[in-house]
Amino acid sequence: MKRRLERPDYTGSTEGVARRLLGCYLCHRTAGAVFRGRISEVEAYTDDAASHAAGGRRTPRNAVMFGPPGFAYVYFTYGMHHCFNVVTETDGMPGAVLIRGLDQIEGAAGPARLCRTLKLTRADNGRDLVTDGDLWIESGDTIEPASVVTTTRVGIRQAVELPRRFYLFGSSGVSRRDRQAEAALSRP
DNA sequence: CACACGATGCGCT
DNA sequence: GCGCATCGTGTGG
Repeated sequence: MKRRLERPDYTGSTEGVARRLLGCYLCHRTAGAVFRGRISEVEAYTDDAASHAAGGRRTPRNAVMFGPPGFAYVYFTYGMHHCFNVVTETDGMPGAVLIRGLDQIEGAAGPARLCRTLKLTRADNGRDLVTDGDLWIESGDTIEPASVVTTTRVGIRQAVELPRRFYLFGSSGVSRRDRQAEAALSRP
């Protein structure tokens, strides 16, 4: 049965939280409707070279990444796109999971398309997913570890080799498949 | 204060 | 596969 994710669900290892979020449901109530999609693709960012918090550098934009876990980190990029993240780790330690795709809802494959479909903008930055009345995540389907594809992150120039992207094999809510990583699923 | 560029998506080749 | 839209943000002067 479904339950709303609580603070402990977001606390600790960013990679662990990223994997845990697969199969959960991202929910946003806005304009009188509730948009709900199953999380199917995620990426983990801590203080590695590709992260907005690279080197532990704190700026006005990335500040929420350094705050307590369970908060939304939404940023604007390329002059037109929004990306939605969930803050992880513990207060004072930077970490976030970029939600890159949802299935069981149309038009939510890819982080910017996801935000457009769910009407998430920078106005949602810093909202508490644990207590907010309109933005939250629910536990969802049990995901078999064998159906999770582990591969590299998309669209970055630094730390490109780190395996910190995870997605559900066969899901329609995946922005970019990695055939090689998928092949590795069947020959571990 | 100037400027280079991005955790992207889309349309065209 | 490639170029581009379009502007907030970070860095350096």
